[in-house]
Amino acid sequence: MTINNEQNMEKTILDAAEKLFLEKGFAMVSTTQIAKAAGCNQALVHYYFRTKDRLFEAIFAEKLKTFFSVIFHTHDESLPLEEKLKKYIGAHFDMLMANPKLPFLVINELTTNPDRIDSLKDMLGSSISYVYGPFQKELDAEIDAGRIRPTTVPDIIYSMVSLNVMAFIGAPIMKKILYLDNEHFKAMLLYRKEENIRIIINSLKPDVEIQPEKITKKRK
Amino acid sequence: MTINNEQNMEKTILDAAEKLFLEKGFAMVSTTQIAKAAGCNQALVHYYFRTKDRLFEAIFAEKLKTFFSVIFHTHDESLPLEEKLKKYIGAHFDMLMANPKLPFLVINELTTNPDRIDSLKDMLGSSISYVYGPFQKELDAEIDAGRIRPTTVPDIIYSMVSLNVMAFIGAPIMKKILYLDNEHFKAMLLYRKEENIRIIINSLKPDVEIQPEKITKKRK
DNA sequence: ATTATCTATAGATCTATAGATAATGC
DNA sequence: ATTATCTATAGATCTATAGATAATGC
Repeated sequence: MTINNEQNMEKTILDAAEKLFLEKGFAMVSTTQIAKAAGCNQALVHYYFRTKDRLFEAIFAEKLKTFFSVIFHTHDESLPLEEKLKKYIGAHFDMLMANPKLPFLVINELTTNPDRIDSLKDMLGSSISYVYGPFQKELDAEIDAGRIRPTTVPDIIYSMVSLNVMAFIGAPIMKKILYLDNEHFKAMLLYRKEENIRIIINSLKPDVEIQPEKITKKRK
Repeated sequence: MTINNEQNMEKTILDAAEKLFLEKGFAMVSTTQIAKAAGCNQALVHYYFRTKDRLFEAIFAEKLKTFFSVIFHTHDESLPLEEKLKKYIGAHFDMLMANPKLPFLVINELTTNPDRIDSLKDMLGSSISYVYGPFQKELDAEIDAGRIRPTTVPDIIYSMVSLNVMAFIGAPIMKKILYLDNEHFKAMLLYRKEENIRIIINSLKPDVEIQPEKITKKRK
């Protein structure tokens, strides 16, 4: 009778909901559709999760956790800066490859329902400063030595997230415009990963044109 | 009797719908809400636009047109490459500043309804090659002269769109996490604009470390 | 006469809950 | 007895349309 042997219905519903929410966003999915995808009736969805909103929150929180945990797991290396950056950016990209629809969901929900940002903030809160401090110090040392141009951790995160996330957000557009099948798309992703790493590392090089005297405060 | 003097109801509805769609996306807005925002009854929305979908399409197409026209208007300069890039990237950023919610709408709709990509493709089709060819030639010349590393127009567009768009997509998150009021957020945007230009220009510099013999095919 | 606007409503959802029945754990 | 699952339905939307009335252009 059970469609998924060896898996209880609660989990089946959760998985079905996750898939649908990731594809279409909160508003475009009904509990009826979720039930159908899970192979049960619609009332059961509410039996386990009470409301559609709670069901969504359960998935969203869990997804965000995977999202960030990857970044922190990669931490704490004694590699030289350039290698460290390669590793971070690559790990971030790999995580997105494993969850290609996550960026869309996050953007969609945090934009239409900014209150959810609070729970995200709580989740980050402590753990972020754990990485931030040491890494900024390392950057500062490199800056003082004149090996990279002045920059900050948030600046680098911004570049990393922008360049990496766009590969997945823009996927439907790129596929259609460039006529990529899944094979070619995947090849493009691998190219993108290396390219993004390179762009960020290159962008940190000191401005060579005016090289000598003043390194700091070139332009306000 | 009319709420907006000097403006007909059709336009009022269009404006109200635009505002709401930009804020919440297609699925989260009802024609009832649009009517209310426009100050008329719900039937009138359908009188002018027949279906909610057509209303949306009208707005979406028009928005996309502004979006792309800016890029093409900036074209056809005889500036040196670096100045040209500054101008393009800056113009793209400025356009986003004037339409800060557009990226969200575009991403949202093209992801949940990939069929709309076709109309986008038609719109671009001819005009894109008009810019592409000459610009790639210019890049190739610089590459051959060893002044920039090998790259392509799509690569640069990718960087530009990623870095610029993220400032607006990520706005709600950055505002909340960094506790920015509108004043500080705007300051951050201006910083971002310059920073994005700089990142892209810097990222084009030839790889200096291994400088001499082989320029091409450093890493596969 | 034609066009713009309104009221009213059909028909299709959709969420959430109540209450019945089947399955499971002692 | 408790927990999981089902059927049925209330109540709230929401889109789209029909048909009435008001405004406008000759």
